[in-house]
Amino acid sequence: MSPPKRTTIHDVANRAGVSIATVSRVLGGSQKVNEEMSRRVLDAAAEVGYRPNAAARSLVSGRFRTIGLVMPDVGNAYFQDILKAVVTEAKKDGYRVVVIDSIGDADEEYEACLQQVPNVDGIILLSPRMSKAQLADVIAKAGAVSIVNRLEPGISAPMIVTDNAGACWEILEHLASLGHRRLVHVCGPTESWQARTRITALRRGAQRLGLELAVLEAEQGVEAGYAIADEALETGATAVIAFNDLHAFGVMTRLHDRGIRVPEDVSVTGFDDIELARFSRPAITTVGTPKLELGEQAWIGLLAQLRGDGVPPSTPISTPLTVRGSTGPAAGA
Amino acid sequence: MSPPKRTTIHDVANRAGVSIATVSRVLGGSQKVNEEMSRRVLDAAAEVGYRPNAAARSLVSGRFRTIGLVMPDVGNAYFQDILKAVVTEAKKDGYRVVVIDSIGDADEEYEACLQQVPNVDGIILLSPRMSKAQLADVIAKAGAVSIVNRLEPGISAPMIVTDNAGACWEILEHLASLGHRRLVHVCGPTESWQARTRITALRRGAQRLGLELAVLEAEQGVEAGYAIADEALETGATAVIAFNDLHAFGVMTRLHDRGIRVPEDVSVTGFDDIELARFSRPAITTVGTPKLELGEQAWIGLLAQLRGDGVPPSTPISTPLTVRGSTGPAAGA
DNA sequence: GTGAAAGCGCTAACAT
DNA sequence: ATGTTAGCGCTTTCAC
Repeated sequence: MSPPKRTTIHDVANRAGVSIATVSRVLGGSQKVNEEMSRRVLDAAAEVGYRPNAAARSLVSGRFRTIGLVMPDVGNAYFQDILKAVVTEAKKDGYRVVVIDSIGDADEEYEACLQQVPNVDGIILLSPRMSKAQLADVIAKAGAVSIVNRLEPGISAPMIVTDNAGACWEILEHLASLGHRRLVHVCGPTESWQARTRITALRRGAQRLGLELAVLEAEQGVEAGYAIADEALETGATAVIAFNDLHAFGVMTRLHDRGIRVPEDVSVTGFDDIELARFSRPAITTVGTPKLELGEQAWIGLLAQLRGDGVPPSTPISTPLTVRGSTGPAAGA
Repeated sequence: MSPPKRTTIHDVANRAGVSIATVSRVLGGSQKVNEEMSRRVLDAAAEVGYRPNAAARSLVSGRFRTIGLVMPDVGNAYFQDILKAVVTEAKKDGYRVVVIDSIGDADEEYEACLQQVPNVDGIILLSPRMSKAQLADVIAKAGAVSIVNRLEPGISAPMIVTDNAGACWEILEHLASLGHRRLVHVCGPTESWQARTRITALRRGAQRLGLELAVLEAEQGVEAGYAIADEALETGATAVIAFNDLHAFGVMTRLHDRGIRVPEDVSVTGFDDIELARFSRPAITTVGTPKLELGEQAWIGLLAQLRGDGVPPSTPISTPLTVRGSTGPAAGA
């Protein structure tokens, strides 16, 4: 019932007939150790099933072999692929990942970072919503920070983002070429930098192409897309630019229920290129936001700092547009 | 560039003009402390932005305020909701969650547990695939363990499962009542207890109801469902019982592409009742596997052990069948 | 009620 | 190349 007592470095040392320093050296690989001593230690460690106490190790070394991954919503499918990538990459380099859910609140996010900072080697922030000042503070206090989905001038950290401007432009061009003149954008949460960036990019692009663009804000998920579809249609748009594929799918389902055909009557586009986009019918025209790559880059940027190599530069990840069945010529064009 | 030095309990003690013991007592709330001293300490801590060093705390207390969550695939949507629930609940009680991906490998899973055990207060295992002996070993060595999606007699840990037998029976009865006599089950990975349990339950139930049942194994995800649909049809079945909604959706998409109508020609059922099930067209008849509840129960079971209250009993979580448009009368019935 | 001091398990000087 | 030892920051006896 009581927590079983741990086997310590002393147990190993006793069994192997050496000092604890030698054990530490063998296990840590820090210095040269006699071949046969090394073997004795390794054997002894295996025999007693020794596992190092991370707390003790951290206390003396100041390193934790642990990083924090902070995100607005652990339940959001978008972040899951990034989480997967980060966990996988971190593991390769011997790091654990602590998951922190900021429930989309800027202050909570900031506070969580402050709390974690003294107890992790580094922090990866996914779509952070805290203020720039808070961001700067966290970076100042943390050993290493990587940021995903936010570009903030004057901040010294790797900022891994997709090429939102390029993606938006491609979508607009595609729709314009199909004869669409009136568009509506179902945007994401405006607390997020990414949502705001896309709105701006779409507005600019639409203006340049001489297109009308309405913007509607929706909650997250398929249901939100379903719920806002009617309102989107009322704008008179012939094409809906959804914030992500889940939104797009929800919109399409609503259109289906109303007997409105996609793409004959209305075209729909998404973002992210999730599996669902390929297997929905019609399949969804969408622009990929390579999430595994976002996670990998975030880890690479963090690891560089952990190794003392400074903050590596990062370039926007390109976002390929994949045209599928959900977009077609504008009705009456 | 170098990691900023931490403020320690000494800094707070100095500033407040008290001993470190008093600071510890105030912050830990362990003993009675003079009202005004307490205030001085709290103020001082706030002023210097003091954050306790978790490693030091753990080293002396033997407690980590951290738990490990081990799962076969961090990228699998099914586990995400459980993860969310666990993170949320754990946070309420002041615990961090370390995410470990066992990449579906039993030995890797076991090894990861052994490694984490000395460095966390408890472990939650999602759909563990390790042997019963390994499971018992982990439980013996860990302070606290909760298991989700596996029932293993003679194991002393909360085992949180859904009522697979009941769920399977409900599906079979539903299909039988619609006149289906030949069924096919697209099962999940047979390394998983849940997949094996459902196969057994479906076989038993089919026999009892006098139904034919073929079983096909598929990979995970929508694409796998899409890929196996043709083979499923070749069995001559009029209804497909998919392992989960993603499979079901993939199957339905393939049927759509072949011009086979659901449910007029073939019925399809899923498991999990994810959002997609409601918004797919036709919507998917499925049985809910309340994932948030699984996560919550796992946490409750773990917390009880962390508090020294022993291993609480757990009862299977019931799984409501929701009939939607993807099932209908058997063709020619 | 408060302070002094021991020591958690380990790494990294420092000796030898 | 190996052993001895001083702490890392904190909690918790133990004195007062």
